[in-house]
Amino acid sequence: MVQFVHPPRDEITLAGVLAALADPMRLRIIKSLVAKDECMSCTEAAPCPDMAKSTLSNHFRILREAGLVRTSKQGVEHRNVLREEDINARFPKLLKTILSLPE
Amino acid sequence: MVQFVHPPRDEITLAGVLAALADPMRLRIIKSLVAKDECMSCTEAAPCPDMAKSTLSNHFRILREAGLVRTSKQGVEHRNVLREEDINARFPKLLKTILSLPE
DNA sequence: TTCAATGGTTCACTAGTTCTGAACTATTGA
DNA sequence: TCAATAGTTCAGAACTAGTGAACCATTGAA
Repeated sequence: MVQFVHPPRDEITLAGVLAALADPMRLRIIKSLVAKDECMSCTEAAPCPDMAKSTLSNHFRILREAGLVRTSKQGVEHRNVLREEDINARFPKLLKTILSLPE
Repeated sequence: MVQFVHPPRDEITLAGVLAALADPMRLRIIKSLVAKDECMSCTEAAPCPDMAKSTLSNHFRILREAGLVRTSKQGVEHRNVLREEDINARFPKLLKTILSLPE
């Protein structure tokens, strides 16, 4: 049984968040989550269909460990949700600002 | 003779800027430049005194290539200045937001 | 004009990270 | 029970970061 690692709010670091968002693919994943405004499975939020599963899984692990995403198991899928409140509490305006910018 | 590479404003990427700022040492360098509000030599802006010269040089190269810093030669020193206008034009509010946050 | 000091860069090495296919686990439906 | 689906883990190849050593350019002094 897989156990997911999610840092508590006060252990989310700016460096971790910026590094996680510094990858165009991961930024697109986050944008998908924001646009949908609800849980998405990993494949559903995948930035491009031809990405290797292991790569996608790795990106989600990085997003999880940075504190950007919370993953929970639901049946055969893993449901991912943006930790918007935590990020906003810890780093006000950061997410909104970055998501509003051109790439 | 060393020639510095500086991307033009419209080639500065969000991913590059975020990756450059995702390193705590580089973020501290940028904060030094903002606080001083003028040119600084590399050693002057060094985040900690015991950092290897080559490491420091490498950090400045990354900041330069990301478009965050402009370096020019002045005598024996290299003078570094934050490309605040370029960054603000390309990514409004990003710099201000990130610099206002706790690390 | 030579020599040493200063301020950085470049090179080569090591250590760590990322991407990927292959093998695996867990759940579901037939 | 078996196959399909959704992800994870592992291992190897390719890439990136940190560092000491060697180097280059400028300056100031003898």
